[in-house]
Amino acid sequence: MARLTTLDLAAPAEDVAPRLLGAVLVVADGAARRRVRLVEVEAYGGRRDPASHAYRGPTPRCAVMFGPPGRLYVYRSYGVHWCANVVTGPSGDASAVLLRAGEALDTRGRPVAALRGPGLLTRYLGLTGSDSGALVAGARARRAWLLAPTAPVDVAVTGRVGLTREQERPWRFVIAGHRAAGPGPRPVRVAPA
DNA sequence: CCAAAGATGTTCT
DNA sequence: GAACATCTTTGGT
Repeated sequence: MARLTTLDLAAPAEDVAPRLLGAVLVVADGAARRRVRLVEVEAYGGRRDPASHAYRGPTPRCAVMFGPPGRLYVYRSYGVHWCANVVTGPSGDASAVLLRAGEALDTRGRPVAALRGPGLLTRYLGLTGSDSGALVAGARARRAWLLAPTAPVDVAVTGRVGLTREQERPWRFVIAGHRAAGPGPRPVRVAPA
């Protein structure tokens, strides 16, 4: 399996996020592999972003966001669900991209199920808080790998979901024709393939 | 179809 | 004590 990616994860989250659409996240599940093609993501701007967990500085939960890019940040949402991010930007920037929805892929890369919402997506991949900090890019990735998109996709943008602050910031990115369940305006197409 | 309620870890006030 | 980057179940229209 290819373990390299052409994605530049050291760029700001709002630049990385649309480039993650169509990327495939692979997670080892024993001898098997879980594969999800990302169809909806959201950017969080760390210290620059009042809606980010990292806005007020590092805590035990979000400390991994302040490290180098290319690692997972997995947190517990509403005490119930796990939600996964990919850390982006240079060390100390604490920006990250939340994985909101995807398509489960079979071993031949064909879509077999829609994974709507960050909690369901993360649960399908089997990721929990113990995976927070795991590398997903580069030769040292061990359990999870992020594979760059193999084809251009149609990207749409809206405000983010479930926030009480900065909801209007247009940092939610969706492959045209897809979206997670839940509230929010319809995406507006911004970039043809 | 849509709205409301409930579960409950981490962080903040 | 309250808010929160969520989802499921239940009950209404």
